[in-house]
Amino acid sequence: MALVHAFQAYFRILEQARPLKPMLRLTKKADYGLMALKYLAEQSLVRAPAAQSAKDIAEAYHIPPQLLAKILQTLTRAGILVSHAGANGGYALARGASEISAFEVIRAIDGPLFITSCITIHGTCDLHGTCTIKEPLRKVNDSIKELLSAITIADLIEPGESTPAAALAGGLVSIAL
Amino acid sequence: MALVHAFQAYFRILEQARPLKPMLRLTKKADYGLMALKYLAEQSLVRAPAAQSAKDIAEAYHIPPQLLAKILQTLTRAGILVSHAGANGGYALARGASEISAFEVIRAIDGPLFITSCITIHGTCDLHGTCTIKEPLRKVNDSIKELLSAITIADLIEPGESTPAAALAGGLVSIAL
DNA sequence: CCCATCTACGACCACATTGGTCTTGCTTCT
DNA sequence: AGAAGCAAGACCAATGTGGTCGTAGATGGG
Repeated sequence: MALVHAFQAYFRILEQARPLKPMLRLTKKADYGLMALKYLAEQSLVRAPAAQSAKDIAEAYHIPPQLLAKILQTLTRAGILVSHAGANGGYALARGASEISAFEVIRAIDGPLFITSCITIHGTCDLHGTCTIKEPLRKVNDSIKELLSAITIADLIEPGESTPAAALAGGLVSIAL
Repeated sequence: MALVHAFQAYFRILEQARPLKPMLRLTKKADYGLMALKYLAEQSLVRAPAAQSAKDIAEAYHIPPQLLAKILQTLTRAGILVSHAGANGGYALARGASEISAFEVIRAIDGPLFITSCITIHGTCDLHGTCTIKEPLRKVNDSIKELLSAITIADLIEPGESTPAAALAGGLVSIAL
């Protein structure tokens, strides 16, 4: 037991030493958002779909309540959640958990998905038109998009540790390079 | 048709108003690195594989020479390039263009690839162990990794605009969710 | 043998984004 | 009426990114 703590401390030091440069990572906000949605999906299964307050969800995961509140507001604006103000108010999924894709959520929170700074909304390149790699990377971009679109909130809820049926149900996603 | 233009104009306004928040994007440095590698690969086809100086490459693409220099140094340290100091020196690919994957390059420049802040080097979650979505996202992470690993510098060199054979040669990459 | 050229490396800086807090106001249930 | 809860905006510290500068060391040519 003491050993476990020693290791954890060690890792914490490691992480502080090298703050873990983040390549291709999605923001913590998106993480929080996905976690909250998963929580809401789970809750709606157990009891009657009563709205959950931002504070409750925040406490369940030990994330800053005010921050989560803002995230949930964003998701509400995006039509992914429905909110209800007042006492006993809170948030609930606007649709079924299997109707909400991870891509939708991430896009709502973090903005449009572009793997390279080369690709903008209208597909032009800001590098004086001299960028030559945008076409290949665009394909990667689309593939990742497809990948994330295929995952729903329902897929996040998995009974065991070793992700079983739900994953296979989605089957294989073939992606053309 | 007029409608199309109206939409495009609308999007342009949107983009200026919101400077295009970058979700899941790789850094400009990685972009530059890939471009430089592509350039080197092309040059080694045309003439004898003479080394190209950082300045030459930088000029070809209008990117800051000093910045590119540092990127190329990084790639050299990673064993992707070989350098030769002195007059007529420069950089050359350490291996064949088809032996260098985009993943390798990006990883060398931007650091380890983790889609979520949940997943760290040692696979633990920094969210007090309360994070429940890391397992599903880990799969997405691996898929993207696989995707990028399947693309080589050689694939970036494509004759026409409409990416042809090389892409198909790679075939379809099947990714299990 | 010396100089121009080129890599190597670290310090430094401006700027944008991220994560997070605070305040204020509005809605709704009891 | 008042507490519980959402909505929204201003604000702030920390960090990462893109980029510059200066210096030191290697190397080939005249």
